[in-house]
Amino acid sequence: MKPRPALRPTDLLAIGDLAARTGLSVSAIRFYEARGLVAPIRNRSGQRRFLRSDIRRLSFVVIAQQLGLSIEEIAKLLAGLPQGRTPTLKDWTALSRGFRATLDARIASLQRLRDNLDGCIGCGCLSLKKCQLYNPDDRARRLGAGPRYLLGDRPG
Amino acid sequence: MKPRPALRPTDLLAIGDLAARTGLSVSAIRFYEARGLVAPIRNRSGQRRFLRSDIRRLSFVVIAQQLGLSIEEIAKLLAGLPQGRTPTLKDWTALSRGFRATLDARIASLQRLRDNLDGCIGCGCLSLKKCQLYNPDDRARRLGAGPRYLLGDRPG
DNA sequence: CTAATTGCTCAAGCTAACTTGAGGTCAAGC
DNA sequence: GCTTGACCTCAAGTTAGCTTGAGCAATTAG
Repeated sequence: MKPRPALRPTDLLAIGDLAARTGLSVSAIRFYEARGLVAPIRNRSGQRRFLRSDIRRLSFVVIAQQLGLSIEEIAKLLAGLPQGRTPTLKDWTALSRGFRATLDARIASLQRLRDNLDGCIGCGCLSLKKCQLYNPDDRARRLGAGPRYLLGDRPG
Repeated sequence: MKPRPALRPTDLLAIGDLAARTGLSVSAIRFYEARGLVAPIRNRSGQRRFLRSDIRRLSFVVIAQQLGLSIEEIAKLLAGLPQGRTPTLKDWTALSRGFRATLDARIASLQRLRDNLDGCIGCGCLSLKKCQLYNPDDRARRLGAGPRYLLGDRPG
């Protein structure tokens, strides 16, 4: 990677700067903007300018995605942060509290799965419907992947 | 759901029976066959006939998917089971041992994330690259979702 | 000042994991 | 023995999440 030139004089970042800082691609950032995850301002010639705090915002996006949250879900979480101004520590802490609940639920769900796995795999239950692992309350899954009908997304 | 007629005389299941037992759609099962997750035999008129043990096989597929494994990854896991004959308890237990390792890793990763979240969200690290949460060793994510480049899937 | 970067928009392409539809065969119940 | 529902194949469509490419404007390094 060739080093980026020194930052622009202002406190604002060009999209390439933000990409370099987050490791995301420029196109991914533009895509995230279209989905409402970031809302850069434009300079007079139309180029995007991001707040430094958007670095953290996008980092959060990446982490939440690894957890299996969809972009839409992440957008809802991020809606708890202020638009336009740099979020305070307090803002982020509030966000992370809700996020932590999601995390806790997911961890608990996986532990339940682990603890039941041997029994279930080896047990006599021939049907998912009787199985303890059926229809787990872990709903953090991404829509569009996996057998949707089974997972409660029945068509109209 | 209208009740299915009594099972065919043999011990084999028609695709609709299997769908009813697993909650999967018929098309999903056909799709899984195409990807090598099940290998039904055909009767003389070309219809698929499944072993009863395929119910369990597909249940495993569903559970593994919720964990974030891709179909290809699941296929590799299932390759540990015998083809054609009904897997024994021993076969399944061996499979579940490997699977359990995946589970344990994933749980540990999430716990790490949870334990670092407050600190990280509120901390002064402005770059993912310095962040403890950057590039976690949790690679169970589905390819195709999320910023691929960031996650180590750089193009040729 | 000029060439190389970087940026912009918009449309199209791509992968995973399925679903839907067309067009046709089979088989199970009355 | 006929009709109705279950199957079959194959092609095309769908959603999420990006990437790629074309065509053009604005910066910036030298």
